[in-house]
Amino acid sequence: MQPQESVTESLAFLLGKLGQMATGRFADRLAPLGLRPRHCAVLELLATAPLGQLALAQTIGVTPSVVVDMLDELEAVGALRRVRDSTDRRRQVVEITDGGRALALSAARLAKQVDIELLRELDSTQATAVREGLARVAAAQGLPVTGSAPTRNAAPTDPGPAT
Amino acid sequence: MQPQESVTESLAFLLGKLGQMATGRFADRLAPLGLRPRHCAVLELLATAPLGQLALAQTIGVTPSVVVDMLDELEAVGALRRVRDSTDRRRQVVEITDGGRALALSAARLAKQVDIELLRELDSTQATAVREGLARVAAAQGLPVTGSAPTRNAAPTDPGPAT
DNA sequence: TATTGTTATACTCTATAACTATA
DNA sequence: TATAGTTATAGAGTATAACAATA
Repeated sequence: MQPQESVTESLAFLLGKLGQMATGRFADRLAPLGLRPRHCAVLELLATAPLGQLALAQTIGVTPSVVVDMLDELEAVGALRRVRDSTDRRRQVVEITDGGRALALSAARLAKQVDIELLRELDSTQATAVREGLARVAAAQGLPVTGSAPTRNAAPTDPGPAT
Repeated sequence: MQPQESVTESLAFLLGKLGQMATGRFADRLAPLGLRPRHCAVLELLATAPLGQLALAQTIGVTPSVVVDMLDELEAVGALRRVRDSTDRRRQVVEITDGGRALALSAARLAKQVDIELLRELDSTQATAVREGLARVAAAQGLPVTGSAPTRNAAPTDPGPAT
C-alpha cells in the first residue's frame, strides 16, 4: 500500500512540495487583488456571519496575533470592518463588506482556475478521487474546516475550558 | 469536475493546508535524528552519487545559499562530507557517509509511518488513487523529481544573462 | 483576576545580492 | 571576466509573551 522506500516518494513529503507550489501559484493570482491565500479563509468565514476576533482565530486555527495582522490588511482593502461591541467593549465584531464579498467571489474563481491547471493531466475520475481522498485525509487529521492549517501542535478540536 | 465555489474547498487551498500539516508532522518525527524534511532530499540524492553543490542546488530546486546551510547542518551530524576537488579547487564534491545512509533509511521509515497515519481513513484503492494522482500532478507541474519545491518563479534551468 | 485585542519579538523557510577564492 | 561556494540580508509565515483596556 505504501510501496515507496524513500522519503521523497512519500505522501508526507509530496504533500509538502505540492502545497508549497500550489500556495505559491494561488498567491500570485491573488496578489493583484491585494489578497493572500490565508485571507480567503477569513473572508469566507465572515461571509456566513460576523464574528469576534478570538472566535475567528480559533475557527481558522491560527493564533490571535495573526488574526490582527490579517484583519488590518483586509480592513485596509475595505473588505471588512471591526465594530466595537457595545455590550462588551473589549470585543470587536468583524463584519464583511460588500467589497469583501466581491473579493471572496473573485478569489474563489481564481482558486478554481488554479485547480484546473493543477489537475490538467488527470481525467475527471482521477481528479475526483484526489479531491475526495484529500478531503477525507484533512477531515481525519482534524484540520479546521475552513482556514489555514495550524503549523504544528495546536489541538484545535480541544481548545480547553477557555472562553 | 470542480464542484466547489469557495477557495477553502479548492484543491489549491487544501493542498496548502495539508502540506503544512504533513510537513509539520514529519518534521516532528525527524527532529530526534537532527534532521528536517528538506535534508532528506539531499541525502537521498547523494545516496546515488556524489555531487557538486551547485548541481545539487539545481537538482533539488533550491538556491545555492540554502544548500550551504543544509550541508552545514548535515555535515555537523556526520551525514556527509565536502571534498575539495583537486582538479578544480573551487568545487567541493559532496559525499554521503555511512551514517548519512543510515539516517536516510531511518527517515524513510518515519515518512512511511506518517503516510500510514495520513491515509488511515482511506482504503487501499483510495490511497493508491491519491498517491498516483498527486505524483502525476507533481510531474505535470514540473516539480523537481526529488527535493523541496521552488517557492515561486525561479526557472533554475535558465538563470538568464544576469549577474 | 480573567479576557479581548494588540504589540513586540523570535524562529523557520526561502530568496537575492555582495563577496572570496579560484579558473 | 566567469564560476563555485559563502555570507549577509530581507521577506513571508507563523508562534509566544508581555501589555492595555475592559469585564
